[in-house]
Amino acid sequence: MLDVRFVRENPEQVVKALEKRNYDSSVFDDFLKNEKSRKDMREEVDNHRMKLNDISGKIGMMRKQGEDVSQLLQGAKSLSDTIKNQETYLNEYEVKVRNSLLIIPNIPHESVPVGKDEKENVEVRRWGEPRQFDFEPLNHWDIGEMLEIIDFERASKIAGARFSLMKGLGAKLERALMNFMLDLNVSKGYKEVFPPILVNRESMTGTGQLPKFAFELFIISDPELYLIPTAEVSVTNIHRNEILSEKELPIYYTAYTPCFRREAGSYGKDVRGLIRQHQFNKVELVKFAKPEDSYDELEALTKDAEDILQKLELPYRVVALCTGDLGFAASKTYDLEVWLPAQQKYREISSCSNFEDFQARRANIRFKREGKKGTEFVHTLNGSGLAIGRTVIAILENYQQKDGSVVIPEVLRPYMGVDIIK
RNA sequence: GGAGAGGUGGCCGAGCUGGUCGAAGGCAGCCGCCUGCUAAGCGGUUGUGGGAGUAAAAUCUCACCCAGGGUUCGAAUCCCUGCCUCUCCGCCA
Repeated sequence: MLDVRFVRENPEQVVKALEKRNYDSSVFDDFLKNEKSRKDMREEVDNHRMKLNDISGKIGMMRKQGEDVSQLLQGAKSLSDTIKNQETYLNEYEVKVRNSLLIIPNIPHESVPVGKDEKENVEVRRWGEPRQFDFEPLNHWDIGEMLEIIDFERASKIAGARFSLMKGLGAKLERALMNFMLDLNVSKGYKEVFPPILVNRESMTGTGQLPKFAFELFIISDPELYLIPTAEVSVTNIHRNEILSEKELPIYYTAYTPCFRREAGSYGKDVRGLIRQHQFNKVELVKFAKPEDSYDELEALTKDAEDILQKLELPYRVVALCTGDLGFAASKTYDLEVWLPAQQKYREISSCSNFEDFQARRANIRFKREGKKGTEFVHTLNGSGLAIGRTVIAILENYQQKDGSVVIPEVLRPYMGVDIIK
């Protein structure tokens, strides 16, 4: 959420940002109109309130001295009615203003490349050389089925399309990756947490999934709860409605959680294999930082995610998302894309973003500077470190052998207990 | 699921037969005094958000005693709803 005052005072900047994101700026016109009404009405109500408080005080004093108050009472009554009446309008304006504010996206950072869609994302760097195969590399789903470590058919019997059943060493690989990543992240100073997977509406609003992206969520209606699409939601909301002290910042968390996504609007996309599932595992990195540090923290967080790929010896590249591809809440995002030999493509395996104070304002996460009055919003960041399912894909495809077996990356062997799946 | 108790400022804790309560008192914190150090002691001070105001302050003002409604001229105090916490019983991984 943007700062009301900022939006009110810098409308042209906001419009410009919306245009860069290919957003329709009509929401914005409504906002300005309602915000003006809201502000005027607020002032009027406040003034009337002051008068009423004054009269009420007098009534109290006079009563105590046994004086007649019927005259004052009459005036107070009508003033009170006026206020009540105005407050219903004020309420409407406030709701409208908040509602339009909640669906206005974040303003991209000045360093974000301007572009229309993902085609105009900018490659920042590459790591590792794609392996040269002396045979035709197979898709991960073929490898998985041949090795009997992934069973798509039974998964669809149990739950439906876009689910998977991991078996034997496949299941163990999933678990090994979670443990490996968590251990590595913890060794870098991230605090491990294991949060709720079902969250309430306030949490979903806090990180920006609601109200705009309800169609992407699995929703439970009684009681009203939402399955998280990413641990970002649970973990960022740990500090919702809190005032942190300056000295406890920055805060680093890492969490493993399952994630749930409707994948509405992605019909026909990546229907085969593990790429796009309704349920998948992910290890997440989340940071709370002071505003002046947040972009350094973004670079560091991205490096931490990259380090996982490097230790697994998987070739990847880093891409800076352009304004047209940038997520709703993000100010800046780097995607990590891992090389998939069967597709001959780099595919997203991690997304690292700085949200600046966009989420913090929605979720009301503030901090207090030492010796200073008042509070400021923190900056929130997060990134996958990493998506487990997609890491499984990358390992199966990049480490496959001619005989159909898959070699286990060095760093995972202590977690797997074997060095090859065959 | 059944029966009770409760949610007040950084913490503890009064107030809850409606008015002078943003809220006693204590602790903690900050500033100053005093004491050759420390402790004790003394005086002062300390929340959040919005608006007006200022070069910036000062200052003025509205709101906030879990949340949302209601009664009333006026609510931390009365009524309703929701959420959460605790105790007992039942049930359960």
